[in-house]
Amino acid sequence: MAIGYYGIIDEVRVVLVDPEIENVTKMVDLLKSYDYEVITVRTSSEAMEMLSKGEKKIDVIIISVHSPNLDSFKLLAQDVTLDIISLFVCDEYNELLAKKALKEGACLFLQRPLNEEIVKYLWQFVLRRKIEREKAKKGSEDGDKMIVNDVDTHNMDGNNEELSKETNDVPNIEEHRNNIHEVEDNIVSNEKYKWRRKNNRKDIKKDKAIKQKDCVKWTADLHAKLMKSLEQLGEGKCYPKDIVEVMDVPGLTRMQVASHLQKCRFNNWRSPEERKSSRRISGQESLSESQQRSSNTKYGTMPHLQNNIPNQIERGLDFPFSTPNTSNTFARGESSIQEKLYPPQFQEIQTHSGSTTMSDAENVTSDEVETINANFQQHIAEPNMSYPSNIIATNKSDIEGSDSNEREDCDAYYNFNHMGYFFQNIGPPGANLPNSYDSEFDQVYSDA
DNA sequence: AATCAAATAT
DNA sequence: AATATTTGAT
Repeated sequence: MAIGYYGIIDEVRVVLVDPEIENVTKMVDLLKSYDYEVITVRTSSEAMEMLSKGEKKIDVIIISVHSPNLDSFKLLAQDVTLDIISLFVCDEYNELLAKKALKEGACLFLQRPLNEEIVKYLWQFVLRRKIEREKAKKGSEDGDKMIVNDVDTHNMDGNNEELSKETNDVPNIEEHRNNIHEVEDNIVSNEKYKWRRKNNRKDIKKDKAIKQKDCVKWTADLHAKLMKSLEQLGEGKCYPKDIVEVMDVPGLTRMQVASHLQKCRFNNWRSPEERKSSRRISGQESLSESQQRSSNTKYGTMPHLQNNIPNQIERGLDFPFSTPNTSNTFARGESSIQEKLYPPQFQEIQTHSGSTTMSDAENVTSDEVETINANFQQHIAEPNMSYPSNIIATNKSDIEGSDSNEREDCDAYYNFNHMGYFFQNIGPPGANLPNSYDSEFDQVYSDA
């Protein structure tokens, strides 16, 4: 068509969400005639799935539903999070619905059939947003505070903001969005940017288009959610892909989860809170060392052994999986890998000087001990209780009445007695739950 | 072909 | 230091 957008901005990617094939064909033709890149999906959930993979940079989403349902709005929320321009297209015009859509971040609520002019000039939304971002970026460059209020702030989450004041955990969604803005800024500044990461890594460096992709801030909260998901998935099935699904955090990608998981597995993650008390920990070479030690990669599911593990754990040194020929079964991976198995949780068992802060001690009543034991997972998910290790240690010390300095043996006993089930299926790294209560176990094993 | 986990880069 | 990206498996 005569008036496309080429030459004005680079490639505009449009996702069309529409279950009705006729509409889709028409729309695709129309969009393509104006040089948009079009991706079609049938449902909102499909779209969401695609978005969470985050593999493609999407500029616009046209949510074309016949009667907007919950999913459409869920998708909209995700779009907002990812800062994607969203259009609602509906068979009938409903003012209330329109209002709701706009309130939740849609750019337009339109009625079918779609006015061609809108399609024709759709790119202007994209450009406009880019310009705004650029402005915002300039504004925030001198202040190190990083001003967030660029672009249209669709305030879909007033709740979150309130929440963030209570707990000092910044809602991850917000965080995520901010970062995305930054990223987009970078992209904007290089219009010629092309998605060619596969071709040449150096090119990307030169391009400086994507210096840093959206950076998820792993708050204690988000981490807790991860841990919860892990439990939900079960010991054997903790693969990033599934985790992402279960967590259902808009915008969170598999890669990000994997990356975080990696950190957790090697017990190298500290929550922001914990980080603040930046205590030095002596034996920190362990990351590289443990990684070397475990250079034989094995994936696979956990053995589904439920008995007799706690005993071994209690010993703390002999790992259950080092015993061959149990009835261990692996959903993935060979069966001959027993010798190669290694225990991620325990790789990090280098001697640490106990660095766990016991600051939350007073918050936990001994009544809660049972609750925690009975329902550990819930407590993990509890924002205020992001440190199960602390909690448990605390309770134990309540019970034992021991001083916090010389309690390591007892702690070990206590912890494993009550949480042994958590470890009963220790197996290959891929499937293991990361150790969420790291420091405590460091303590536990420190005398080994 | 997908996606894991290690290794490396930012 | 924390997270993302790349690389090399499976």
